[in-house]
Amino acid sequence: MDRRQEIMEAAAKSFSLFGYKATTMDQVAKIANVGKGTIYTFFANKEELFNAIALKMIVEMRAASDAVAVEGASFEQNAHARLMQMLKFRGTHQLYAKLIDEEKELRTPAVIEVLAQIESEIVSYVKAKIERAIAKGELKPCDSELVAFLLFKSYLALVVDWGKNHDEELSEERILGLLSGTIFNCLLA
Amino acid sequence: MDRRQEIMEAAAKSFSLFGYKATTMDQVAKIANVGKGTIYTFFANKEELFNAIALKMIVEMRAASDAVAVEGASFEQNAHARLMQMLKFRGTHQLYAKLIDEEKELRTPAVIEVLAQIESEIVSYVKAKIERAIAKGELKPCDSELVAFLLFKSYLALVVDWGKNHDEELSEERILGLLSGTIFNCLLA
DNA sequence: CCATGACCAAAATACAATATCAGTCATTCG
DNA sequence: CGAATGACTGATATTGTATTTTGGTCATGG
Repeated sequence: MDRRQEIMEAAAKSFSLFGYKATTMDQVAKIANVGKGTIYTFFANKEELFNAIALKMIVEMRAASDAVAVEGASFEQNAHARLMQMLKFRGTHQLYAKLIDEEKELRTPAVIEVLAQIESEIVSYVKAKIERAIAKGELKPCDSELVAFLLFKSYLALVVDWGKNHDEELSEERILGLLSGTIFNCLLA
Repeated sequence: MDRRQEIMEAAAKSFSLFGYKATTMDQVAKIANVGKGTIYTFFANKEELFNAIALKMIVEMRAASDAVAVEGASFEQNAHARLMQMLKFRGTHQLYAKLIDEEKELRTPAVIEVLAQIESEIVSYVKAKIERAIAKGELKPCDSELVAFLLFKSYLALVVDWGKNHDEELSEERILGLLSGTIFNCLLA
């Protein structure tokens, strides 16, 4: 059986359960049923193994995002569905949730880096979607990088930050209602 | 001379220079030229002294914000000028900058609390301005709390967060250009 | 020839001794 | 007499050190 695959799965399991800092290479080796040295024939070090896992998660997120997009639906509908889906990963996906926790509690540099990477990935993903919509004539030309950034940060604030200072989280309808009436509306061609 | 005033000034100076955690009550007493016990006749404890200082800073921020608002100018112009002004405080105002640093580095609970309080103050300030503009018929009715929150978070993201992942900060014109074309535009009556 | 786990230096942790600090209160001073 | 004071105290933080853990290597054996 594919040793590289086994190691990846073992690492993903351990990172999800204990976080980056608290999983040891010995532990990964044990779970994967390989000698520790074997890991280093596939991954240069712990951080590269971690990056490989993170990359796999990004691919999963993109797939989950694609799964909620509807061919032919408006930019607004799809962008909303996609961003909500990706933001839901924060609470849903065990590894993602664990990493967010570790970033807050331990400040592990490798974790901070990976999470920043994921966010930047999302923004450039949104940016690509905006550019496609502009090309199609659905949206009017704009600074796509900046708009993607603003859109992502807005969703992040509404979905994540709002709950920190208010007792009840914002409903998806209320979020869509607000952004539909403000940002989305103004982007239309 | 007013002992309470002297203590406040001494504390403000020390908090600005060394942060909350690193300033001792002995130090404040020394700077204020009073015995340590005297501080406790005016303030119940270190945290209440800190809160008093924070309150003073909020008043200062409000004044600075009012100073850049122009009577008779549009909501967009004044809201932009006010929010930019308040956000500039983060780098400008010695105490504010120190506290932001301390929140990031030390995670001091009292500091986290105060900074959250300040942000919530700004949001409710913006909210009041929105409601006034609606009453005047300049803006169309909307969920003022939510819009104020979104507006503040958008500015925060553009002014503060953008710089973290990109080499050059966003110019004020670019920020205004983006938000004028999106959020502000859609709020108009 | 590749997988392995004993091995190593470096980093983290645990712990104890020491120092610092917020807050009190008996005393002092005006 | 009442407000100001600073020595005092228990709790918390810091420092220094002994011990353990861990990422990464490499000589060995299957």
